[in-house]
Amino acid sequence: MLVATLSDREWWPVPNRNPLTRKLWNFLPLSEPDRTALESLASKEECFASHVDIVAEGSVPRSVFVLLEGMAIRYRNLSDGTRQVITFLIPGDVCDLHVFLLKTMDHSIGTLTPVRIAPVSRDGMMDLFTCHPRVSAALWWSSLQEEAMLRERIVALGRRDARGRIAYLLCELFWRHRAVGLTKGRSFSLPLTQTELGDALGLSAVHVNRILQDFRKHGLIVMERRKLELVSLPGLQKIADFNETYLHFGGAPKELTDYFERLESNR
Amino acid sequence: MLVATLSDREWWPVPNRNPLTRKLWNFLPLSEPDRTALESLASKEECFASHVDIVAEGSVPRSVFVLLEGMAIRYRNLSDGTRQVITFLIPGDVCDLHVFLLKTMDHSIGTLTPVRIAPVSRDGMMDLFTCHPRVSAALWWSSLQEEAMLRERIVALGRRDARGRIAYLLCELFWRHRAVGLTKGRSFSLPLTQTELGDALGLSAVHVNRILQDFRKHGLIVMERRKLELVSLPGLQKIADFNETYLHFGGAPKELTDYFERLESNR
DNA sequence: CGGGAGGTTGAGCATGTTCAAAGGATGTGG
DNA sequence: CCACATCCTTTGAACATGCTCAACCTCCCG
Repeated sequence: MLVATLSDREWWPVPNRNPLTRKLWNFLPLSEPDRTALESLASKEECFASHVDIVAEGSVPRSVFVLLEGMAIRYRNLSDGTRQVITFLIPGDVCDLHVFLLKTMDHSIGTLTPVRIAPVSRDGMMDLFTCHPRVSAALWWSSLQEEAMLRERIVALGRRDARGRIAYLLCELFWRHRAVGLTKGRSFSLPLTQTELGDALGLSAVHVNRILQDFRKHGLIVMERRKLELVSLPGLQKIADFNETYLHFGGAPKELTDYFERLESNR
Repeated sequence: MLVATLSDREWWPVPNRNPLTRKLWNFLPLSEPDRTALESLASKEECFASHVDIVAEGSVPRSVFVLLEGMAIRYRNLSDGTRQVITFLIPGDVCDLHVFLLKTMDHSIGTLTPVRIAPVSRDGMMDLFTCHPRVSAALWWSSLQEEAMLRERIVALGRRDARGRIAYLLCELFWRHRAVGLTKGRSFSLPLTQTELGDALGLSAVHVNRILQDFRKHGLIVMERRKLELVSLPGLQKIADFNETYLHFGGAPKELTDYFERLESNR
């Protein structure tokens, strides 16, 4: 079934300019004005070097931003010197949609590679919410997806063994990259060290290493030069007891698309 | 410092009728009309027995609801027969604020005790969002808090040992109960079995048992008849490396309260 | 080339699991 | 009001998964 999905239906012909547009399209098709509005958010750009904090724990939340290129993490440092990676951020991810409601950040956001982001002003955001209901629905969907990913991580950490955790994470990252058009066949760029994987999964780097070796030996994956190929996605998904439902790529419920169509024909 | 907080400042004199009002008040004081509007949501009520599903994984999301009384969990069943408890729901918790954007539930919600909920119609929700900006801000805050709790659980599962995890969970539950006025001194009602604690923390019931015994032996907690007393909150917080910042009980940022005051004086 | 970060290896060890059985508590029906 | 069933807690002992530590290797990149 999965293999069929991958080969049968080629990806929608959405231009690749903006990964956020690409991602939201998975949920809801956007009109031309919607798309223009969304993409004009990314008019300004900022760059960060590799392994640098974009947002620091304890700081006052800054503006919303969209990750355009590169990879980043949300993480927490613990008092014993270890750290926990909470989330991986990939292109198209929106950070902290409504974070102006909070006084301080309870975690940091740091880069893993050089990163390009588009800061979004609060006014820009407000405009989107008031004038572009499809876009705002899609943005809320995206934040629900993020929350679902947090829940899934909890399940992985609580109930899966080391092999299951690693397999799960590789699958999730694959599907997410695919959703923004950043996969080529079964491969995508994954610039993570084994330590970083371990920090995300509650495993030691040594153990991550051994299990990745095992996956390679069994022909499940190929990793070279920061590229990952999932030779057998079904195999990995089986190891992880992975079910991509939680990513909610199935599109918007009919109710909602109907609603928007009525809304738009009434204009 | 913590002890001081607990003893110095007695809790706001908010009537206890509705735990949701109580909780939101921690973030933002509400006007009388705001409060009335919020509490009129709970006009209808539904009851559920103990150990019953309110919402099942795979089902179509039903309406939003507020938990009024009792305790429930979000959880996932895995294919190997185990389950992971993702979140504990206590009175005042709002379920699935914007879940109408999704096609299917990716987890279940089940009761741990008999439970009373107030289903909220979508119109009721919409009314709140359009006519009561303070309430909607507070509801969004509450959903941010939930997300922060998910992140904290990830940190606990990824980086804390069994003692740390259990201590962390007890502290979190204490603070949350306190925020809705359901603590008495250092005690609150906690109708959880050790198996349920284990399912939330990725530990076996046996091990949970041994650690709870250890906590009791060291005079950190007293548990009897489903009541938990945190004899030494500081002690537990130290074991867990717990910092309640992530619960964001500090109130709304000044920017926001200013904004609302301007808004309201302009009327 | 040389330095440094990341990857690989082995061996001993620790934390927490599993399994099985027994001891309370609670609640229900006779 | 007792007897019984059930669920929860407690205990012990063997076991397993994954950690730590320390050393070595390899590939980049300057």
